[in-house]
Amino acid sequence: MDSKKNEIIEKAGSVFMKYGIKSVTMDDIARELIISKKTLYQYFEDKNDLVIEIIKNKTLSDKCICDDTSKNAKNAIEELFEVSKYVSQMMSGIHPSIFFDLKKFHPEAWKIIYNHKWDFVYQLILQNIERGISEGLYRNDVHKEIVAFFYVSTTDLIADSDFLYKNKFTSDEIFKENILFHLHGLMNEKGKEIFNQII
Amino acid sequence: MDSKKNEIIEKAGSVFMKYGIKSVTMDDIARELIISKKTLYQYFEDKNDLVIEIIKNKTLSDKCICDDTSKNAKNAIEELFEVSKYVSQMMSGIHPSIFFDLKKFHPEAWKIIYNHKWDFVYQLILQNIERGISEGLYRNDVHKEIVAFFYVSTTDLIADSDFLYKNKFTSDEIFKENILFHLHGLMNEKGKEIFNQII
DNA sequence: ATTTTTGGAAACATTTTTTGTTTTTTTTGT
DNA sequence: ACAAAAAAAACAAAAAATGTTTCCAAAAAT
Repeated sequence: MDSKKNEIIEKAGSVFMKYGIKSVTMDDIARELIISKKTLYQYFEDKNDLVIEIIKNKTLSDKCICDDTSKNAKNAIEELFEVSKYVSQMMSGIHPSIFFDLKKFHPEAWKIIYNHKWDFVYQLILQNIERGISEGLYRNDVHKEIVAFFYVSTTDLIADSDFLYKNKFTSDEIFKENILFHLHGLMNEKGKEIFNQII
Repeated sequence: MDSKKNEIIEKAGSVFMKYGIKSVTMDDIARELIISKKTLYQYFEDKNDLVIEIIKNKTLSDKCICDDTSKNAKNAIEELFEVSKYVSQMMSGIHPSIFFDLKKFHPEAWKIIYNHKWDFVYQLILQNIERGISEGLYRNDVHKEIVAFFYVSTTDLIADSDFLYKNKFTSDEIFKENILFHLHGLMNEKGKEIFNQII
């Protein structure tokens, strides 16, 4: 891909994440990137196209990071812990208004995120559970599809919950607790010993 | 003030803070509050009026909390520490897109915040410095106007800085460091001893 | 040095979205 | 049963943004 186009995708992504997708106009993007709107439209058909490209770029990047993290993990626990840490940190940095705007004004881009979660992340958790059971670190009576469903669903709940706005916790703290809770639900005794060496 | 009106102000404020001021329409507000738009317009002239009332309510509430905090503080250091803790926590919870939207679409409400900072908060810091000097806890060669200016300015910088988006710190962490830095810039030796008893 | 091409800035016409208002329907209170 | 109030739906107007075109300046090519 054209490196100029890629630079626009990265930078525009940052501006949208910071100030909101609906609120930030193509005029604002051009101004922030110090290019003219005409130049911007040479690379992207319209605003929706730009937003979709940004989301595609982001989900692809997430996949790569998660794949690397999985490969480098010594066992299922470390894999789940490190992947979850990455996902949590990333989600903590995304304000709920971003998802609100995507859903309302860019349904196609929203669909990409939705599919990313239910295809990629869900599968990743499923495979992690299989790995954990075969490594003898997870309880072998775990119903893996339900747990994977629970994992993906609670990530959404936390990101959009009013709980944050009514209490003094940061989303970071809540995500952290969620990781711990989830891991403790999966591990057997042997797994817990391994886990205590990681922390 | 009418308690129904106040309830709308509180709840609408929460919705705007969560999903963005520009993005959230009056239709959305009515839906979230489970009232009709017609009812909403019985209490507020227009969207701008609602936004202004929300901001007024918020800055007034901030004033009360800061006043209480100041009154209850045993000395200037505790006062500044507790007020700063409150301000930091509050600012950490506000996404930059909120300020972006206020500035762009509701300049009158933006002005209220701006004045709140440069009238109320600035004066509060000035008075705290005077208090600290007269209590013998701050260095008495502090140039109080410049320090107060610096305090108010860095709060803005942190809230809007790209630094957050490029690094792993949370705004919470950065605000915390800022409080410590600021206090250490003000205190004399006696003050530092008092401070170490608070932490 | 001159000409051509490219990109920026500004202006513009069109589209989209939201606003604020009005009408219709439903619910509530007496 | 009737009147009043609130909700839901429809509506006209306004505002904002989009995407396109024009004009101009700067950069590149000759």
